[in-house]
Amino acid sequence: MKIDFDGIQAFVVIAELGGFSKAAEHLHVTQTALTRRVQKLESYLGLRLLDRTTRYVELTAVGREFLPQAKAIVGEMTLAVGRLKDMSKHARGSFTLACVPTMASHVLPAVIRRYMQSHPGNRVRLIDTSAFEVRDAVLHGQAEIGIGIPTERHPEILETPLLEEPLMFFCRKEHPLSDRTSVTWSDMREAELIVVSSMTATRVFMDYQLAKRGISLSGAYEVQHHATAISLVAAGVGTAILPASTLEEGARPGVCRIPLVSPVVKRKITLLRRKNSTLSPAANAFFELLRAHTA
Amino acid sequence: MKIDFDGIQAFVVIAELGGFSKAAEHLHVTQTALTRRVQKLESYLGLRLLDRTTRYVELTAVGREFLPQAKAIVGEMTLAVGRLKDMSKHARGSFTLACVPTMASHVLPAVIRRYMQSHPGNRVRLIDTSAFEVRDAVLHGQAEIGIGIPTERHPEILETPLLEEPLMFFCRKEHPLSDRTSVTWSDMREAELIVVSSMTATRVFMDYQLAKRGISLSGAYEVQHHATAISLVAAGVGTAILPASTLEEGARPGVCRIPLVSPVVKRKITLLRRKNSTLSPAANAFFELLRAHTA
DNA sequence: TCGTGTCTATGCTGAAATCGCAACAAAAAC
DNA sequence: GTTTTTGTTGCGATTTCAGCATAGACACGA
Repeated sequence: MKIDFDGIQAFVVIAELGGFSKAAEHLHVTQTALTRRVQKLESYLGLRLLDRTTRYVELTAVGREFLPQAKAIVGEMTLAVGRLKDMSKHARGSFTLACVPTMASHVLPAVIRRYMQSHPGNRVRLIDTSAFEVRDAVLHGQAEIGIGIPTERHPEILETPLLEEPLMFFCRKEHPLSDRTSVTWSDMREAELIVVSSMTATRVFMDYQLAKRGISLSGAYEVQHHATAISLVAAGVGTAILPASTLEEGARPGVCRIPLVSPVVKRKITLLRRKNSTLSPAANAFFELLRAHTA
Repeated sequence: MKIDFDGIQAFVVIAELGGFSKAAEHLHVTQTALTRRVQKLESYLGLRLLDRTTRYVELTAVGREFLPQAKAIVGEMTLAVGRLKDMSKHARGSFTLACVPTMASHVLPAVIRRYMQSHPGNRVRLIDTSAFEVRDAVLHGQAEIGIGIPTERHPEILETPLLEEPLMFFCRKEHPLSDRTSVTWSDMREAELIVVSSMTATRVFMDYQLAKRGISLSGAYEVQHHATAISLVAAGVGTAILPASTLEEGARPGVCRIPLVSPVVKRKITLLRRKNSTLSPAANAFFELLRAHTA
């Protein structure tokens, strides 16, 4: 009942090269082996595929009919298996990475650039979305790796700390606090904050610190993305508390980035993957690169 | 270097049924065997295809990518091999038969009808052409079986006698010879013969007998097919010498069929096939039926 | 006509793959 | 905590497979 792939492969190569001996050489086995394989296949099928004398090897009518199919199947199979071996040997292939937007524009570009140099041809599908959805994407297998922040524990998720970055205060240089070398959470009472969606982890951190000090939000602006918040700050609409990596110092003229202390709140960036799941070689290579880059 | 079809098949079935045990039952092996097959395949490829705990079996990213290809290949293979086994077990399949026109309209229809009853679904491709081309078609593999007449010996052709039939004289009932119970070759001197192409074997027989008696052809009509000759006879254009089976007695009102004697010349019908070539089961079944029918 | 070279087939032997049983281990369900 | 379910492993037995040496068939050239 088992299907004899070797036999069929032998049949194909013999038919194409027109002889057992030539085919044997091509397959790196002895001619004896091929004779046996074909005999076994034919006796299993109950019909002859090759009419052979010592002089000629020739397809039977059935063999002629079967050859194209056999050739196609053997070809596809060889190709598919070859691709898999290639994936394993050279970490070739594509994978999907889910990532929070700040990281996607901060450290990730450099890592991806290095990855593309060391693994040319590999494609990275990038899902940049909120920390919660990063976690879901990893959990449901849409992404092999996630870069996000620590969330609710889940038994299926494995977290590896990547790096930490402090929340900082952003304002225009005309702002009263702009000349300080550091500001405190209590200073925020006066700050006209532009806040990001409560779906983001940054907001959760911020709300906790503000609430502890009895500060309620006076700002009317709530935006989805950190980048939008920065633009509003630059436009003079207000100020914002955002992760340090949102904007490099001096990247935008007129906007100041000031350390936020008492306490210094750090946002932890972690690398997520499913527990008990094996990464594809391509993803694994990226995983290692990322850890090396941030270590 | 050898491709492990069993392993891939195991992978596919496990992935589809979602478990080793279920797959084992489906494949009629123990679950142990499947564990081993998958382990072997994975170690050969150098990557994991299935993440498995005792509770869940789940595809890895690579496995998810490979599954559709694997499924397609295994499916095609199973189907193709199944067809071959079916061909061998039930003599199913199609084949090509080359046949001279007279036989194609004489005995063949009955045989084909019986063949279609005993082997429903099988298709017969029929090449009806001259005896020489029948021989060529068999020789070059365009047809597996040929029905024709003995021709020049060829070491690659195997001939089996099928039946013999006498040449007869055909004329309209107004013809002077029409009331005879038999006519001789010498009578042909007066006969205004319509002849068939010198490419046909009938013509060769006829020419030989006529030449022996110093009779030269007076007829102006030379046609390609026996059926045309008969039509011309029916139309009163002339008479003809043709194989008996060209027209059953009384099949056409107004046309008489008279035995041609001194001597009675018989056309031998033989069954042709290539020596050292194996017939497909479908062709072989037809071959046997034909022999039984004419024995 | 008789070698002679070139093929495929076969007898035999040893090695390797494969399988199944039974025991084991891990994880969920009760 | 115990039971059930399910994949893994150790081990022995069987089957399969490859390779060597050689036989046998056929074509070609002398």
